[in-house]
Amino acid sequence: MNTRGEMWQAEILRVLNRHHTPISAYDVLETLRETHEKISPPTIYRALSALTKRGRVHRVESLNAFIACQCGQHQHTSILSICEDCGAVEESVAPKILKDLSSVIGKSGFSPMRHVIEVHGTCASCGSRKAQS
Amino acid sequence: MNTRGEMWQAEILRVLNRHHTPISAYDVLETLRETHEKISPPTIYRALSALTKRGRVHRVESLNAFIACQCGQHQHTSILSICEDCGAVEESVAPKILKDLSSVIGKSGFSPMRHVIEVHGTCASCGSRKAQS
DNA sequence: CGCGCAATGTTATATAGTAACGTAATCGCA
DNA sequence: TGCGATTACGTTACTATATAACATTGCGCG
Repeated sequence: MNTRGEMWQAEILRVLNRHHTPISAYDVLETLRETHEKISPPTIYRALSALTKRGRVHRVESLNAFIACQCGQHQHTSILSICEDCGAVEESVAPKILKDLSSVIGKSGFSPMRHVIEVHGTCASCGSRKAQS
Repeated sequence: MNTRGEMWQAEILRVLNRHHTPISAYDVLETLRETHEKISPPTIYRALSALTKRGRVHRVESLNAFIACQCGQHQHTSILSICEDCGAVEESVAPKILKDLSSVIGKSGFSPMRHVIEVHGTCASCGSRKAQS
């Protein structure tokens, strides 16, 4: 079957899992070039979009970067909290918010297909570190 | 005062207002080059970020593009509904959702500074057009 | 086998964004 | 008013992000 494609996905997922912060497609590319000299951008982007479609990876739109899905259940829409101090990203799942959101924007007849919810701010540990000083 | 900077902002806002869909910084650039040959990317980006900071323009993160704020009250966070068929963007304001969102992600101690909420889907008119066929 | 489709590789290029530095306008102040 | 300091703005060049387009490979199937 499509062993090659799946192989890239696995490799990329491994790279992403080594980080706790989102990394760019080109960071992935550079990392993989250490072991696979001839890999090129389209390969990375194809694998990343397959992973994204399968819910294993989230694309962080506001950073143009990618992060491995951290929660057990993939394939749902996650809310991403992005700490602007340390770069850490936390995922939350909140079906109720998605429902409310759909109902608000549905009033005008809009039918939602894909939600992008990203919140920038300060995470707990960076927040307390700042409060201290 | 900084008349030049403000002039660019006004010009750019005029360009954005001529469209009902988000346009990229480089589209703005091309348009302005028709009348100002020597304008260059940093000028556009500086003006766009000033406009964004002032709430006159929204950056659509998931499209890497910009759109003029359509609602009377600027300076609040808007929910953007993006039609993938016609490209139209509709703004909604829903303080309650923002509050719920903050409370969900605040549970872990995260303190939000900036919200990005973008919903891709199909707008009312494109939806009915499709249902018809 | 060998045709045809779908996945992958490869090259090149398009699109988006910013660093760095020079210059000009502006402000504070003697 | 003159002048140094500061900030805004212009300009060049570059870096980063993403995809189009075509070549090649491998695989299913008559």
